[in-house]
Amino acid sequence: MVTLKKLAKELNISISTVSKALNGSYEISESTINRVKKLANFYNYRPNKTALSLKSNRTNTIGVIIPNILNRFLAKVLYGIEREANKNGYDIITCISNESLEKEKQSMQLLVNGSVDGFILAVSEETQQKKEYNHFNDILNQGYPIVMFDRIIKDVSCNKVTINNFASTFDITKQFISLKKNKIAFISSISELKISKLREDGYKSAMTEHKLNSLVLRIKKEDDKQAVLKLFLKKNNEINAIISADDTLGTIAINIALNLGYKIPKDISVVGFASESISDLSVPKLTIIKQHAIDIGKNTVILLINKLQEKTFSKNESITVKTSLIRKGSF
Amino acid sequence: MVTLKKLAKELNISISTVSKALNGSYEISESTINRVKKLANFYNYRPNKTALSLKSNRTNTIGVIIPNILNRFLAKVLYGIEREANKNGYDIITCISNESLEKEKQSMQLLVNGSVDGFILAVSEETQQKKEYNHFNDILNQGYPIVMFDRIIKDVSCNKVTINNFASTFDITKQFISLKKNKIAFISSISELKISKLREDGYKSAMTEHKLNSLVLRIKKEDDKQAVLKLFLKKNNEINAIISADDTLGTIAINIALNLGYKIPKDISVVGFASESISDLSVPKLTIIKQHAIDIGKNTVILLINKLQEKTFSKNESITVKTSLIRKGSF
DNA sequence: GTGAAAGCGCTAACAA
DNA sequence: TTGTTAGCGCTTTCAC
Repeated sequence: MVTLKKLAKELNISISTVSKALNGSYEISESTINRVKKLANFYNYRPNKTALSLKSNRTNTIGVIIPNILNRFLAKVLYGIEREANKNGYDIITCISNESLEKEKQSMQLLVNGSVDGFILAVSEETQQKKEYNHFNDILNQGYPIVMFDRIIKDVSCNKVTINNFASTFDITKQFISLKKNKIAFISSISELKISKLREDGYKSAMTEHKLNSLVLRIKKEDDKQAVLKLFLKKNNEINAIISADDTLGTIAINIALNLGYKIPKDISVVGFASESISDLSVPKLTIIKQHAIDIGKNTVILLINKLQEKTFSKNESITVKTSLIRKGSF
Repeated sequence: MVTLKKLAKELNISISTVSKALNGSYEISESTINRVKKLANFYNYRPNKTALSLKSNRTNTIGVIIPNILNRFLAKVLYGIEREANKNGYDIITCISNESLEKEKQSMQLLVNGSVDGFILAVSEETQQKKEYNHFNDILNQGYPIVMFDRIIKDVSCNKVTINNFASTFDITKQFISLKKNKIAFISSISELKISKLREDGYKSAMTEHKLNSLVLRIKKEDDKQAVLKLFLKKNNEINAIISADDTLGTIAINIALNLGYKIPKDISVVGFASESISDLSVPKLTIIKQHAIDIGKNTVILLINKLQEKTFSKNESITVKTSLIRKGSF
């Protein structure tokens, strides 16, 4: 590794002169600057990040804790985070909590040693269930800012980025109803998550408002989604619309319904919170409630960097990124 | 942030004594060790990572370059990498090249400044196409080890982890043939990648060996996969087996075939290189060629850490992680 | 216009 | 058993 020391020695000048020259200081003569820059270029000199961090007490690195990287939405948010972070000169250290409270805690603790300047995270399922939030507050108290997205915790006071969970299902439900699609089912395989509850509430609210009965199917992780769904559709053969809270059940619902002889979307309309790439996997394609994952990621980074650059910590912001209905073929 | 200095001051002893005490040095008396550890514990002291790195010239951080985080296989490998890295006390800095040579180069250059100890990566599509490998060799020459996985480059001399691309399609093709499924099509939407070529070659080899004609469909990124596939199946209505080189086309093929009135797997058998979670999305479920992504990730980390811990750089290893056929419903 | 020196937080050789 | 000092690579103040 090429260091200032080496350059200084080779040029027979002092380290501080080299440093200043490379930073284009007005103190240094043009000719020296040129000589130094030329040699630095020749050796492909890069200032050592570690030394810079130690000196400046800033790492330009963001810790990102993702519960599950196989979830397309979360993966896409991560992509948005990475892109925006890089654009602003930040690296990201990624940890995958695998929906475990313990791993989430541990990952954060390990990074609170000068590895990162702050955190962006979606809380794990277990954390939400056990309602254990001390580690977040601890870390906030140590002066590390946190931005939560998607799966946020109301009681933790930090910046947050979410989607309009309630409103999006409320709206789509009303839309179905106005089209005389009255027998609407809400299905979810992520019902342990608050976001699923919010989506369910939006749906139920609209149903209640129209004096319609709600029909909710919550599938457990260990269950065979296809089998459960098949039984459900057979038993409730009056259903003419389905809203899926997660990114796979919509597609599965289409395929099971087709298998049972229904026409999609004529007999049953289906919409789901899913990515465009998932919507390709059925015939007809799944109409999706798009969550603008990349935007969400981008916003988390903007909020975090703002916070990092403030002298005095301002009050926390919450951003809501609105979903969009993208019509494909299933509605 | 609590530092040794602060602890030392509070205890009225020297910084080095504190340091030694915390590291349990035999030089320090039991009582001092206890006093120090107690206070450190009280303040939740953590040695500053940056300072350690500067001192030791090791970051305990791995740079990971992933071409596309939305690809489930790659995402799963990343998960495997993260888990194994953490197990060994390493962090990972993740960069997403987005299949771009420029981004790949840039990401690596930015980390070659003492940010990481080495790299794990799958090369981007553009890099493979343009055959520009200088940045890899540059970085290797600077003393940073690299482990490539999945999309490797033969001409770059570093550790590598791949699957048995050729053999896996060769085998499955022969299996089809032995079951009198002779009209086999090979379909791919990733044909710009070498791995797709290898899979295609395995298939073709088996076909040729049995004096059968190959039937290959390469779908471009910009094409509508469903439309192209539909046309293809209509035109080649003798097909009774399909091998998909990527993780979505298998599922789409099942659904298009069903839509055209075929029975799966009776009329047409389908297998694809895909994840278990994708196989759930069709009825019947997709029989997959499983790539053991997590194992692959794990192996890349093991190779890298071994290399990092060697004094003298040994010769490079190549690990092949064999695929498995996981029977679901489509074959 | 250039250089010496201190210091970021830590470890370790050496001194006491 | 404890402390002093140097040094990792860098920036920056202050002196020359």
